This record gives sequence, C-alpha cells and structure tokens, in this order.
Amino acid sequence: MLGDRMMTSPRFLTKPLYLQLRDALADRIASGEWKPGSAIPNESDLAREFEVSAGTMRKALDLMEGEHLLTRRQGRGTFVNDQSSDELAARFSNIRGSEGKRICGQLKSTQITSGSANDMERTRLRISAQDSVYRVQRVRHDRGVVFQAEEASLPTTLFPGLDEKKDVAHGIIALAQDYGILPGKAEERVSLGEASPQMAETLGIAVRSPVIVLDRVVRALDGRPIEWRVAWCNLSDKYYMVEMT
Amino acid sequence: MLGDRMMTSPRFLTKPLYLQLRDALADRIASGEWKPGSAIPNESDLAREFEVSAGTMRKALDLMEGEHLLTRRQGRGTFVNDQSSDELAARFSNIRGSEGKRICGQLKSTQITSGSANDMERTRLRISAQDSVYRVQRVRHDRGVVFQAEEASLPTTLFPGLDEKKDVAHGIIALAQDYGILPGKAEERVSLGEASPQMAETLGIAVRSPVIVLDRVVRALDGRPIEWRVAWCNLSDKYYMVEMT
DNA sequence: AAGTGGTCTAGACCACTCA
DNA sequence: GAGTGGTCTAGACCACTTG
Repeated sequence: MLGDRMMTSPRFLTKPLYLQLRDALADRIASGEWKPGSAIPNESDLAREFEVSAGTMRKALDLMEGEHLLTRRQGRGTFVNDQSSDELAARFSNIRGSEGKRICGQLKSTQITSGSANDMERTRLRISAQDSVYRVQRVRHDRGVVFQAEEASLPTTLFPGLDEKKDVAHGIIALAQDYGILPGKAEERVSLGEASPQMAETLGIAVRSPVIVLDRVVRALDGRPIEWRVAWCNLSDKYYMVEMT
Repeated sequence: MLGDRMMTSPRFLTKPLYLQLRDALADRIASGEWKPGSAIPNESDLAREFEVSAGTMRKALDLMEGEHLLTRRQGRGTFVNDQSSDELAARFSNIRGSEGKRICGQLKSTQITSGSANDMERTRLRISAQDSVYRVQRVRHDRGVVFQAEEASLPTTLFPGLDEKKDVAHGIIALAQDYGILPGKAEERVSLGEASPQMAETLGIAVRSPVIVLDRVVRALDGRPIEWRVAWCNLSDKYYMVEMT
C-alpha cells in the first residue's frame, strides 16, 4: 500500500519508504491505536502488512527506538514506550538528584490561565498574534523541599480544554501523550538570575540570592514547539548536568 | 580476516562484526593512516578488503558517522573528519554566540605544570594514586573580551611531552587528534559560583559577582576520561544552551 | 558516463526469552 | 521448542556529484 508510491511517482515528491513507515507507525501510537506499554506486532508481520521487506521495516523500527517511541528487546518483542514513566518524563530535565538520576520533582500549587499570546510567546512557540495560550504556574518540590518555580506557556490549539482538566499536575511529556502529541526534542538556555522577593519567598532563600534560570522549549516529533517554560531553580543538594556526544 | 572469528569462536567471546569493523577503521584514523579531511576507500572496496558484505560495512560506517569520525556524502565519498575544525572542536562547548553557533573563544595566556594526581583528579579521571597529570591554566576571550578562565587536568600517560609542546594552545579535541586519541562523549556539570578577587580581575567583573561554573569531563571513544576541566564563565553577550533528544 | 553513497529486497542463521 | 529481535549476506536499483 505504501510501496506503490515509490514505483509510480518521482522520488523528489516522496520520502524514503522507511520514513513513511515511521510516520505511519508513529501515527498509530499518537492516535492511541497502540497503547503505551503494549507490544506491537513483530517485524515480519508488520513488513507483510505494509508490503515492504523486513529490512526496511526494521530500519523504521530502529529509527523509532532512537526517538524514544519504542523499546525493542531481543527474544521478547517491540513495545510502545510510556512517556509518562519516570525515566521518559524526566528526559528533558537536566537536574539530577544526589544518586545521579534525572529528576522532575513533584508538582505543587498549580495555577492555570489563558490569554492571547504575547510577543515572547509568539516567537518561542512560533504561533501567530491571534493564537492564544494556556499559562501554567507551578512549583516543584523534592521530598517536601521546594526547589523550583516555573511559568509555562502552551498553545491552546494543541491542548484543547486543558484548563478544565486536572492533568496540569503532569509534566509536558505525559500531558502530550494524553493529547496524542509525540515529544521530540527540546532546547534549554541556562542563565543566571537573582531571586525577586516573591521568588525568594517560594524558594525559601534570601532575596537577591543567585538562582539558575532555565528557559526551555519542548518540541513535538515534527518540530512544532509545544511548550515554552521558564524555571527559576535553587540547586543545593541537586546539580545540573549535561551529556554531550 | 575478521569474518573467520565469527565462524570459529563462540559468540559470547566476540563482538558483532560491524563493531569489530568500526574498531578496525577507527584505529586507522587514530593511527594517522587515514588523515583528517581525506577520503577513504568506498564501501564495496572496504567490504572486499575486510571480507564482509557491503551491508555490514555500511553499518560500521554509519555508526562512525554518528560518532563524528566520518562524514558521508552521496555522490562524493566518505571522508575522515578533522576534529580541529571549528565545528567539531566546539562540539563539547555549550556556550553560544549571539548568532547561535557554538563557540570556544580564543585561547590566551596558557600555563602548564605537572604533578601527581590529587583526590579530585583521581576520581574524575579514573586514574590511580601513582599516576601524574598535566595541569593547564588558561583564559578564553572572544574578540578581545575575556569571558572564561579555566583549569584543566590531563593524564600524562595519554599526552606524553605535552608540556614541551606549544599545542597547549589548542583545545582538548584538537589536542587528542594530535595524540591519536579519538574523542567520544563528555559530561558537564553546571553550577553557580561567585568571583574570587583574582577571578574577578581576570574576567573583568566585580568581586563576588555571580558566575557560572562548568565542571566537565571529556572521554575518549572507549570511555576513558582524557580531560577534567573546571571553567568559570561570565556570560554576558553569550548564552549557555543545551539540546535534548 | 562513471563513481559514490542511499534505499530496498529476500533470505539465512544466531542469540535471547519464556512457556 | 516456538517466537522474538539482532546479525549477516548478496544483489538490484536509485539519487547525487563530478569530470
């Protein structure tokens, strides 16, 4: 069904087969046809279904494993990743606990409002002036100790009815999964700041003490920005760590 | 020559063929047999030489491209990457100029000493008590403006005679290439600090003003630490940015 | 036109997991 | 032992670059 297009239409109009397959399979995950945590059909069955060779199907599946959509285990099968799992949900957090594992902390005191996007939100989220956003304010704590306050903006078109749900207590990655959005990449800018009186209050530190400011944009698999967040963070028994390849 | 081992010895003693190929090809780069910037033989010639199928050779070459050792270009060939190029040498720097490109800055006022490794150096570089290190102190500037001061430690065994060379004016990645070491990954811890009187002097900022402290370990392709560096950085017209996947 | 990497195929066998 | 993913093979054809 997919293969035909390779034969009939000129190449410059089409993508390589394995990329088309990736898109088709990713859509099954995004649509909820394949649920998080469940196994999907094996390589050769999928190859038969899509009328491609097993090698091409494998290339698509390997790609998706690299995109954190699937996990493949020899002898067991191929499974849809649960983005709300601890490991994956913390994927875009570079803050680590003393044990060295990425941590998100627990969410607390969530507030949500909506309004039309301001200049900053428009440039960061690549949306236009008439679009609106949800604005979420929240605080994160680790074993009761507040260490981060943050303000996030999300396009309303991508998260319809978000303000009426309780899901705001989840991070962006788990949230995206609920709305059929597959997370892709993120960029984070790190800078120095000093605590405003209010920030000092919530973080439990002295006014004007230095804090680290994390300005992050999370994108969907297709590159669309889905969240812009600025976080003010008090690192003390935690640290910020980046791995580079 | 390589393939034989697959047939004769049990699998748990050996690595997959494509990984053995990667090691063999990487060795040709590290040893200087294949020079930075030069083209290497094509896929099928290499496959013939190593007596493997073209597909297996391709898997090894693709892997090496992902490790930044090679660049493949359709219609042109496969080329050995020059690690001292601007792009690759700045690979482990998350500091970006206003244009958004990674920058290393220019090195200035380099000092080098050597001595036996202290506790911190032993743990970070995973070397033992009797091993010695080179200690390099230097300052980086961008168009004349000093923005970073740093202290680096390198195992003497990996960089013999480093103190007698002028190469210290190069960053670790270009340096490693000269010594036949292929760079792999790096980790960097980011924390807050305040400028000591001396640091304030060199960075041209007020005493006790907040600076960002970058604690980085660079590893070779095989995982061995090759440099531990602590940098004190004054971000002003620059910013620190991380991409996450 | 010749040579390169990129895609795709069809099939074999191995290593691992689990009932 | 049946079923899964992981490795490896041999070959075809396509897309791109360069002379």
